[in-house]
Amino acid sequence: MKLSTRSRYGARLMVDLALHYNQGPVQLSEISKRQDISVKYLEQILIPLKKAGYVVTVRGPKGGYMLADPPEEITMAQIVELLEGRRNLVACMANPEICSRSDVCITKNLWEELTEMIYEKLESITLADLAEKARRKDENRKEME
Amino acid sequence: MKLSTRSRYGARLMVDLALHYNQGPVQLSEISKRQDISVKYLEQILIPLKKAGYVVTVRGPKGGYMLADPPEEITMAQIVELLEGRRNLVACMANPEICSRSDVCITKNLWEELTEMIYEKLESITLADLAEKARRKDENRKEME
DNA sequence: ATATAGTATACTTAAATAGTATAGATTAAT
DNA sequence: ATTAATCTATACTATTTAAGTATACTATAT
Repeated sequence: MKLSTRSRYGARLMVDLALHYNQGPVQLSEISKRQDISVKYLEQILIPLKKAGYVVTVRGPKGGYMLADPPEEITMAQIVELLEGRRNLVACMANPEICSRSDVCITKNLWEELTEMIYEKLESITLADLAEKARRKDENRKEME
Repeated sequence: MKLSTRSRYGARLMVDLALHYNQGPVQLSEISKRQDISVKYLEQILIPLKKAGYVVTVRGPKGGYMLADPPEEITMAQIVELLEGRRNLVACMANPEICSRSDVCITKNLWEELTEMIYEKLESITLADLAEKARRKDENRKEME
């Protein structure tokens, strides 16, 4: 039960885009510097995000990436589900046939409940929430100086 | 974000032991048959469980494994934490030094909250709860026939 | 004694993860 | 038109982790 690097980086990437929403395309080279993630890896992560329609791109010089929708409308559940490549803690949830005891399994019930709880939480958190927190944290930091 | 087979099997194994609590040592060959998990793999999983003091063993003929404590006193949080080998969704929670932005990271906060929520839930569920559910499910199944 | 069970350690295989490399397609700016 | 900045597509590689097996013990009830 560990979050993949893809999800972690993807989350930071998307919050970065949220912080620059409505400011034109953001270049990967900038995000790479700010987030300390290689451009090449960011490109990898952006493929599914683009396919899912969460980001749009502008090609050519001065091009870059932008959120496809307002930050209020993109939840962490969408990002995590997409980048983890599944919405379950346990494979038998999606494919009951892989385990002969799926129908009687007590522990499967528990993993299902847990998964549901996790995604309920993630659905309640939007990119706008995280961007807001990031802005506040940054202000606090400046005041401290 | 996926539960390891070790945790899944470990959970089933411990519920199996809970269902036979106070009935003397349970042999791996029996558990292996009931749960359809190889004896060798069960042995692997039992090493940490024994080290942690959650099970005790009786060696020799008629030997086997038993819960060290009543099922009411063993929670799923203990089992999952032990068998996953960590109590965090994200390595920077345990080792902030691996990421330079640990102190400003907004997403880290989120992963911490999520982890806390998950383990709160797992702490609320004991082996007794699951054994009880298993007994009920089994009765229902019999009535259906 | 002996067979039954757990113990310890090490090995093997397969899959997933995390990333890099290379070559190409678009397009704004000149 | 050319160029340089950017994204795109595909494929490769190395590392780690997961999952499971094998071999050789040790303890003990009968």
